[in-house]
Amino acid sequence: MTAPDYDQRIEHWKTALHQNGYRVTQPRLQVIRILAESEIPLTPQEIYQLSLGLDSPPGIASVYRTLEMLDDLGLIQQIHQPSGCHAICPAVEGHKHLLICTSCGQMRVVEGNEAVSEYIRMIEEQTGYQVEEHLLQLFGICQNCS
Amino acid sequence: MTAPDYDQRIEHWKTALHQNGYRVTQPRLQVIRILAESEIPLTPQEIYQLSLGLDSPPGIASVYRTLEMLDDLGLIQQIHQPSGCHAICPAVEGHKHLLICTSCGQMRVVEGNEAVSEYIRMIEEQTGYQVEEHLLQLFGICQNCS
DNA sequence: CTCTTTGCAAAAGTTTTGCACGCTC
DNA sequence: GAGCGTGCAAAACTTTTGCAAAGAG
Repeated sequence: MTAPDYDQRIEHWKTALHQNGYRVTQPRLQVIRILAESEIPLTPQEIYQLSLGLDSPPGIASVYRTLEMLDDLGLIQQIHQPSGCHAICPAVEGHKHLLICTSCGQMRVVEGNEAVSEYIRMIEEQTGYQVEEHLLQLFGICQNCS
Repeated sequence: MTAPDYDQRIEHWKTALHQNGYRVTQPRLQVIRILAESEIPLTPQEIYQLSLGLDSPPGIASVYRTLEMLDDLGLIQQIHQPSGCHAICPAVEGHKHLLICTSCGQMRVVEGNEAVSEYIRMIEEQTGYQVEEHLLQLFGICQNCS
């Protein structure tokens, strides 16, 4: 992802805030920038630590409050690793999945495919469950780390 | 899952403890029983709360220590829900996935299939990542709740 | 100028740790 | 009987909340 992409995402998020009646404030922008530009998922504490390098960093409470707001707006999602979770990254839209390097943490978004959807439909039929959401994350070693 | 299945699982876990040099103690057994017999994923705190109904319940520290041990032995796994996670349930073996009802919490284990494996191999080729683990969990409404 | 949002500090909640005692093997 | 495992209580962390003051629209 290149710099213009980050900027575009940040603009998108600012628009979403406006449209939902939220004010665009300095602390919110700081959290948004950190999240939008990170190549790896971050925990709330990590976001706070990173913000400490900025001029007049947000308080930890504002970090949590901003994350809650972004979550309500569906702009972020939580990453769940087999060991340890609650890291956060920008939401992926549509049928896509996250691929995360267990060595360097770098994430990559990959396309879902019809085979996975087909599988889910089969499970629905077999079990009588009405599947409304699925969580598929892949963990491995990226080319740089192997 | 029927009662004999629970018992079998408990025996299996006790054997695993023995074989790995861990002692089979009352507090450990209490945690193991609660976990093995639960139909829904539980958090450490929920396990502790449930144990309070027993005679001489374990301390909260023993609950955490037991969970850590079971995790090291690969006998449990964590459930990651889109909102809220770190609930715990017995580990599923092989290529299987969890299907969790978002209304009542009941879990069900479903077989993975070749289409999913195929998909993962395709992603490996496309990205150069070496995928070592994948997390696929399905969320929906079970027949009872719909 | 209004009313949302902030920082601070306190509170609530969760998880980890040290240590003397107890229980498993 | 040896030494692992326990409960307890304190400590370390993380997250949430109340409130007066600051700042966005």
